[in-house]
Amino acid sequence: MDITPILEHLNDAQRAAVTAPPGPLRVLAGAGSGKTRVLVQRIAWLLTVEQANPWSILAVTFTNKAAAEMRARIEQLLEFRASGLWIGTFHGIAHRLLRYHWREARLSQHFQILDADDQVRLVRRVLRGLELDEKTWAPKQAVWRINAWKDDGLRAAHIDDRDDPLLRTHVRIYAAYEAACERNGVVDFGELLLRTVELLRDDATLGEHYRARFRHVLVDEFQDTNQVQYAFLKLITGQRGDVFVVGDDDQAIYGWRGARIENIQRFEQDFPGALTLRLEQNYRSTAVILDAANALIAHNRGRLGKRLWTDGSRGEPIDVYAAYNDYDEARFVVERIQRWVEEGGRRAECAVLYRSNAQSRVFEESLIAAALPYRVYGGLRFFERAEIKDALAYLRLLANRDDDASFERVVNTPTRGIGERTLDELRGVARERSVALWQAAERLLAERRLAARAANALAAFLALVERLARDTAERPLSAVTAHVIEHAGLLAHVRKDKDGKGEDRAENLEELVNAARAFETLPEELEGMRPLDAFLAHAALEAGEGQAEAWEDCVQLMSLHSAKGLEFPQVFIAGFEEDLFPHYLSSQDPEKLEEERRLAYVGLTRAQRHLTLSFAERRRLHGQEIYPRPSRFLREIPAELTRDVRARATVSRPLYNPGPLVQAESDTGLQLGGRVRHPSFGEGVVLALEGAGAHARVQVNFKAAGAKWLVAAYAKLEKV
DNA sequence: CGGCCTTAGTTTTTT
DNA sequence: ACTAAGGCCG
Repeated sequence: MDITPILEHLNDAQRAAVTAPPGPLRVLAGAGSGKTRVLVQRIAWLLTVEQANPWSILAVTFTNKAAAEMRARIEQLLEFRASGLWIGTFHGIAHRLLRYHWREARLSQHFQILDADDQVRLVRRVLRGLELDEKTWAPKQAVWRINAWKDDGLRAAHIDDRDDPLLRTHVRIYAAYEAACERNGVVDFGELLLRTVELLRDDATLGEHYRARFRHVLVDEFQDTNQVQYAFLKLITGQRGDVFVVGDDDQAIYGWRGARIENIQRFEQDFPGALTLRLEQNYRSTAVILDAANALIAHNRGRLGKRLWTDGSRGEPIDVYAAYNDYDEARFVVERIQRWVEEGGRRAECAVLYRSNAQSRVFEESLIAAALPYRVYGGLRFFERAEIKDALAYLRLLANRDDDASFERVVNTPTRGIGERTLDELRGVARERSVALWQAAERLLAERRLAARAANALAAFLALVERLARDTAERPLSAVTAHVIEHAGLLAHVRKDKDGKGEDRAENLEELVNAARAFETLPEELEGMRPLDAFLAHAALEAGEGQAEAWEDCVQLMSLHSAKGLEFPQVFIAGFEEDLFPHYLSSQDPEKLEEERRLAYVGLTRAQRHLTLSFAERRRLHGQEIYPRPSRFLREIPAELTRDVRARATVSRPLYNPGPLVQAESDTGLQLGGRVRHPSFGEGVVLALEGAGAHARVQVNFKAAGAKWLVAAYAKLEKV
């Protein structure tokens, strides 16, 4: 057999990983070191050389995108459909197992998945049920806690709350919430994982079955695994299994959501005989950028250790721009992007990265003013839109009348005269008799305990749902969806919405019908499920793209977190200021500070060719003018790798980097503050210098004409 | 029931 | 400063 394609284009370290003998292996893959290639070729190696059965391979990622990419690349490499292989996200795989084994997992057959938004709503209901004040017991806080416990594999019953009243209440909320989920036949994201772990741990037969089956387990982004995910991996591999984990401790940026960097750090202790390989050759960035990233991350302690290198070019220095304020910062970045585009670059090759999403606004304004199309990542996803969630809630009620979250969502959407009073009544009855809202409604109506108006409205709603169910039985999913949207009155409801978004919303609803069509024939891994259940699970597990028009050539705006895994020729990282980056909520705790530094490391290593960092000397924050200090991270980048760019001569604050200022690298022969003469504008003073070579620009304050930006090469300035 | 006003919070995000 | 969400009133 010809195995050349599998070993082609691999460096020594990559080849060692791909061809390693079965057994626990940890691959420390630096940014841009070809980790996806290694994962893909490893799978190909297992399938061909090791003659592994596709059936025996399980590859786990964190995002749907990563899973899809891996599958596509395997199919491309091996030229066949990668069927039989299990490739998916932790949640997708857990979901699949729970659908197969819903009985053993003690779930209802048509259990539904709660997304983050549904979860908060449900917790809010639970709080009311416990008669806890929402002011004191913020639902979001409680959700945060519950999720953190689930991430750690803890049930309410496991938590020791002896001496802490606050904790005790949260545990009570957790227990009540667990019960509510149970009654409603819903599971949240954390539950998918926790339930699966319990299933594999407590059901010896099933555990043994899957351990025997998945002889080869591969994990991407291993540094981001939380405790439950780690427990899942241990359960599925056993002690001596073939586990191939790829990750980078220096890119662990999700500690705040339960990820345990220790998982990658102590891999060798948990999997005896484990080997470690390092991928340190980088194929993405210039040497300057890598040197900067290496120097920065060297300030962290307890690293597994790794040093990126390249045999590519050294590259240009990193520009550091000290902006006068946040608007000036945006102006500068946008001008640079414009110049890049004028020189033939694509807008989509430019990324503006920031620590917090609020920073995007100023950039958006500047980009609009400059008529540059852009795309902001991380907005509302398709399946998270209110009108879509309303439609899905109807569908969920069709699938499962006990789904209280959905019931509450649409019982009065569109408004049909069912108010808070009626609902309170319903909730009370549901609680007393431990039944779902749907049954509570039926009983209240049967017992005639409601005022006539409310009773009519409620009866109309129940009848509507029953009618929808009857009229759509046996029809294809897209027809069901279209029917529900139309006859529940959602389309009309959305159209009369007056903020001008009505038509957009109607279009989204139509798009939902198209999305449903894709589930009329189920992919093999979902075989046996009802199309409706599969569609609803998909909506929860894969919320869709944030923002449309991915294909248009536009400037990319995103948080540093969302930039992980991506690369761009031109990267701008804005807001290198103390309290913003590192964020003030993280700068006190050394562990959190290190995570911030890793975030900076992730940011720097996104850049392929050119990197520009900026900070503002003033910034508007929460309506207040603040005077931030440059970020400590700037000081951790060796000065010889950077080049200060200053737009103004009036910078008054101390430099971020002590020592001699490398003045705005200029081959124009001009000096800040120097006097010059222009053929038509006359005499003036140099205010600013920017860029170099053919693109060097200079700002001059002319006595007569005022301040002007000139391209040095054309301006014919002479020194006075 | 819906519109308006007050009030509180304001890091990062996937599933 | 801005926004989102809850409370209150018509």
